[in-house]
Amino acid sequence: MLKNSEFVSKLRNSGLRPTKQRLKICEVLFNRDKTFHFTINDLAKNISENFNEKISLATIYNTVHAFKDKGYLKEITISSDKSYFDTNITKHHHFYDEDTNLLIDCNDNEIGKVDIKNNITGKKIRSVEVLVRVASDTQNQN
Amino acid sequence: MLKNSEFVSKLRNSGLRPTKQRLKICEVLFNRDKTFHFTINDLAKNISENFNEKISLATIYNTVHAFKDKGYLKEITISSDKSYFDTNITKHHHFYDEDTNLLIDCNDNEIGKVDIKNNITGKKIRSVEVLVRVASDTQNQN
DNA sequence: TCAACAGTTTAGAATGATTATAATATAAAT
DNA sequence: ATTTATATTATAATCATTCTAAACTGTTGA
Repeated sequence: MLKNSEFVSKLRNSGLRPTKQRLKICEVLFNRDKTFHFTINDLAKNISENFNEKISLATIYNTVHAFKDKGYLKEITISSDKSYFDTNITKHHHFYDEDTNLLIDCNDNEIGKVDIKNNITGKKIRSVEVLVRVASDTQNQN
Repeated sequence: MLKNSEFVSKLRNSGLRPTKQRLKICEVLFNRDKTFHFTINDLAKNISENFNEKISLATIYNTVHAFKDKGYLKEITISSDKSYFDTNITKHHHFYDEDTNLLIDCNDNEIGKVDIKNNITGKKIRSVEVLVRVASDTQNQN
């Protein structure tokens, strides 16, 4: 659990002014014990339901993108119409439960290191992401 | 290289009528030596530039989705605004070159088998996909 | 062969998520 | 305090995708 003043310096250190709205969003996103996976829509709903003050949707978009650009959030794209953000910015992989539409973080107990034997010549690896889609046995495979 | 009559039976076998438009799209997608990675936009452009007859954009969307549902295409989502389709429907992974926006298929020489040690209880694994993002050394990491 | 039907295509309208705009408000610097 | 740069906001604009409903086509079987 982080304090408000810690968010203020976090924002200042990355050249973002600590506005009321950004601090509120920090609180919602980062004042948690566990990682948080959310869509823009989830976040907007969370804020409007749990707080009196409303934050404009444009600001929510701007802030989430600013946080992503500053490296405070990772984006995980499941399909063309489902994009999640993740407060866990360490290197890790995901399970995606197609029954519940929930993302689940993996750690090294679950997925071993990916063995990349040959990279493209002259290129540097920026990221390696594994997505394991799961569903209950009864559902149709596609 | 497949023949027109082979596309006709392919379509019939999966309950799709072999219409002029679908056969044209088959020809563009599957009459190739190498796998083809494309966006809907790429495909529409390809058809309008290389053929006299034009196919409505709605038909292109419908057909690509029908082919995907029937298992003739795989969809690979790179980010919320970039979705590719792949004519290679075998299990395989991808490099994504951020400089050129090009997808490159991997085979077992490039990425070893992903070691999944523990799956979610009661769930079945539907797919395992690795995406390796690469870029030239000089570019900013994000 | 040809009618009848179900499935398909089409142009254009509708949708919905995201981004742009430009006026107002706020934070920081002087 | 005043100024300046930045941020927020409501609303409009954009753009990819999907929907609609009318016209068209492939298939079936009499």
